[in-house]
Amino acid sequence: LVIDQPVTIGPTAIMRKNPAMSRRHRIAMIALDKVVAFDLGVPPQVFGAARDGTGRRFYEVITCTPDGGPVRTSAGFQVVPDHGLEATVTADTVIVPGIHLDADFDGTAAPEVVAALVAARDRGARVMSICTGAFVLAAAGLLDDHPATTHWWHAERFRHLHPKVKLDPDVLFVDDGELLTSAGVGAGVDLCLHVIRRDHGSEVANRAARRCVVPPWRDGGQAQYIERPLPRVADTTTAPTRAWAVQHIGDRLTLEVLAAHSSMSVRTFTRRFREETGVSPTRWLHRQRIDHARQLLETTDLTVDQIARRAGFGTATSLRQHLHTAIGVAPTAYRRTFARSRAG
DNA sequence: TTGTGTGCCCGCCAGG
DNA sequence: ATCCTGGCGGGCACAC
Repeated sequence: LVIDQPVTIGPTAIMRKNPAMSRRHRIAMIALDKVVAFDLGVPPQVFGAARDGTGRRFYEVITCTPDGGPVRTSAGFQVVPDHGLEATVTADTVIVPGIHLDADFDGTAAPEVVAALVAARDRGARVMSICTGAFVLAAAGLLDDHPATTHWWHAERFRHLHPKVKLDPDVLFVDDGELLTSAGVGAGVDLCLHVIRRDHGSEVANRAARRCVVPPWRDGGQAQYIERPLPRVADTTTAPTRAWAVQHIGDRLTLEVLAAHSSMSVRTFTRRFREETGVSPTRWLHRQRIDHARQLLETTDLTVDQIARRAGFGTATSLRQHLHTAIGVAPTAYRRTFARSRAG
C-alpha cells in the first residue's frame, strides 16, 4: 500500500514484530561506495534514541560494507566498518542508505550485495532504504511490483531503470510491510521514527524524536515538497493556529474556528494550510487526534469512550473508525499490544 | 448495512 | 501586469 492514509500495518504485523519480547532488534546498515554521509548517521542516531522507561535501547545498529573494508562517503571522508556482509545474515532489519549517483551509474548493484538483500527478504527480515538506497533495493529486484519512493530529484531516472516498481516520488516514505523506502535525507528520519512507532508505539517514538530534537509528527503521506514561495511575514502563517489546535485537540475545531484563530477567511486559511503542511486542515487534524488517542491508549487506563472525547473524536465509534483506517487495529487491541512495552 | 444531512476541499473568478 | 484574497458552488467524505 502506498501511504496516503499514512500507516499501513495490520494487527498481525504489530503483534508479530514487536521485538520488546525477545532479544534486542538488530539492524545492519550496508554502507556502499559513495554512501551519503548524512544518511549513514541517521539510523544509529534515531534508533539509538529509542529506549524503554529504564533507558535500555530497543535497537542495536551495526554498520557493514561489502568487503568489510573502508568506503568513501559522498563527503569525501572514509568510513571504517566493523563488519562485512555476514552481519546482515543475523539482522532483523537491513538498511541501505543513499549513495551518490554518478552520471554513468548503470543501475546495477554488486552481486554479493544483491545476494545479501535477497536473502534478507527471503527469510522475512525487514528491508529499508533511505534516499537513493532505493536504487540498490530495486537493483536486487526487491521492489518489483511493490510501491516505493526515492529522492524526487532522481525519480525519472528511477522510473527509467525500474519500470516495474510502483514509484511514488511525492511522499516522504512508503511502508509496504517488510519493505520500506524513504525520500531524501530528512525523510530517513521520518521513516526511522515511523518504524519505531510501529514496533513500540507513539510514546517511545515521540521520546526518541524529542531526544533527537526533530519533529515527531510527519508521516509518510506528507509531500516531499512543500510549496513555500517566499518567507512570509510572520503573522500570515497557520503555524500558531496549528500549535493552538494541538492544545485544544479535544474541542470541536471547525474550519471556521481555525480560520478565525488565524484571522483569515476560511478560503485563505485552507489554501495557506495546504501550502504550508501539504495536507488539508481536516486530514491534519485527524492525524493529530489519532496521535493523541494512541498516546492515551498507551499510557492511561481511560476507557475508549473517554479517550475518544479527549482526542476530539465525538464518539468511540468515530475513534474506532479512524484508528482502523490509520493503522488497521481496534483501540483495545492497540492498547494490549503496547502494554508490554510499557511494562518493560 | 444503507440513508441522509453537514461540513470540507478546491477550482474558478472577480476585485483589491 | 502580477500577486493575493475571499466568496461561490459542485462534488465528495464523513458523522450520525
